[in-house]
Amino acid sequence: MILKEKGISKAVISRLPRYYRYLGDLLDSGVERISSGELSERMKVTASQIRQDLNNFGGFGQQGYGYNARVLREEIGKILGLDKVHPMIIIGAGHLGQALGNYGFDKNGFKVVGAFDINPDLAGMKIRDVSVQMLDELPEFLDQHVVEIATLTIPKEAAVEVAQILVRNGIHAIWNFAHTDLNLLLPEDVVVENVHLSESLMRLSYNLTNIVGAEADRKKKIGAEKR
Amino acid sequence: MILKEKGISKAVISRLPRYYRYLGDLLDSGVERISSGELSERMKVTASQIRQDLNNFGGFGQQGYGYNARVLREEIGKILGLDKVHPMIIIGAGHLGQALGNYGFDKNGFKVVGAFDINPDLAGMKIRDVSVQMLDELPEFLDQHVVEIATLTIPKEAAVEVAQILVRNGIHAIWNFAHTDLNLLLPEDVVVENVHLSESLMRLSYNLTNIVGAEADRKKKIGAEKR
DNA sequence: TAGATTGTTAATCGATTAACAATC
DNA sequence: TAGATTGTTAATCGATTAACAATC
Repeated sequence: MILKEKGISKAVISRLPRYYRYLGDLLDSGVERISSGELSERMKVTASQIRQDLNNFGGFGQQGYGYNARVLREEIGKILGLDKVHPMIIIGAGHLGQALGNYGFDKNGFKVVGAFDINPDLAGMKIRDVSVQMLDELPEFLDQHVVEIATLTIPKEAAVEVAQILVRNGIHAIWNFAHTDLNLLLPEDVVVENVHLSESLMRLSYNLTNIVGAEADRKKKIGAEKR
Repeated sequence: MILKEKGISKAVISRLPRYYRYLGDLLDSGVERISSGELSERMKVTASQIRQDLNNFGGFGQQGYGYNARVLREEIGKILGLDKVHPMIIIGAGHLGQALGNYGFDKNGFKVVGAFDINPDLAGMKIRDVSVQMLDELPEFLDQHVVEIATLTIPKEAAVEVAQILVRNGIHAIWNFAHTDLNLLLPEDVVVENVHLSESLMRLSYNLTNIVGAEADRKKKIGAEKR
């Protein structure tokens, strides 16, 4: 039972939220039944991959029919842990911390229950219905509240130290926006999801330079040849 | 020349920004020379992968010596297009749009030159040194300014329509934070980098549930057996 | 020169796709 | 039942790792 879902590749896991989203969109547009073939067309992936991915977790479909979108979405939700509420705190109440606090992850069960910063000017500021506390109140807060996830929106210089405080006080999941790879520094039973926005922007820049740019060069060249 | 950098896999590209970051950190700590072996230890990847990745773009190292960190960083920067300034606009001046506008991507050459929203209350609001304009001023703005990248921080309902306006007005690169896969809907010469924050959070939730949770269960069970 | 480390070819591994029997 | 579509095994493809000759 415990090992049931072991050995599932990262690639598969990272596709699950996308399936979840597409199934939600389908339900919103009134579709209750979907085959791997239809879904594959919408998502631009192979039907084979969809069936392989899902069958890592169980047979959710029915031969000759396809999948019930509502049931499948719910099952994927359970696999992802979205059937539970996950209390979350935000460390770093700057612009990005505020943005995430206001984002509306609540509907997926991620509930912001606290926010912290070292800047005294921010003390008491409201993000939705939580007020920003000073960072030195963090250990006591963690002692008195159930918190599963800590979101780190602080500069990289502070990230490692704060992460260690979090781990010492029982946090096992960190959503890290600092420019450092926290997973390499923390114990194995702490899961870290890094979101490196500047690296995302660099990938876009690469594609812009090497795909769009190259295409523009090519057209220019063809134009020159025609002259 | 144009096809020189063709056929490089996405996996390789997405590792380049991380190399770039590690090389920057190394330089900051005074390291000027690095071998693939040393770098592989720090980054927890194989030295083989580092050498393979880099050799897609050229031989930046020297046998018996390793790599000059400064030169290598600069070369990767060029590959990623970071040696150029990329004018950028932000569509959607809510919390997330403001956060991104204030983030400080400038140092990598991503310069925010405009911000737009449909909410009249936000008109004239300053994000750093640009003021928020109304969305209907967008086409004229794009006609009069050079803009390479559009950041989309708007609800998914509006994203497709706005993306089409952008493309019609000459935008070829979209950094998309809306919950929809714009790349599937736009022409092939438009590059899209999707950042789906809620999907990132779901991956964290999966790992929390299935790794940390499973580990806790295991410990509990062992404890029970001992009794 | 000897030692170190690259660049690159070859081997392995894992992920994706294809095919099809099972079955609703 | 016949048609459709899954679940699953087998084949292919691509990415990662290992090995080593080239060379600084």
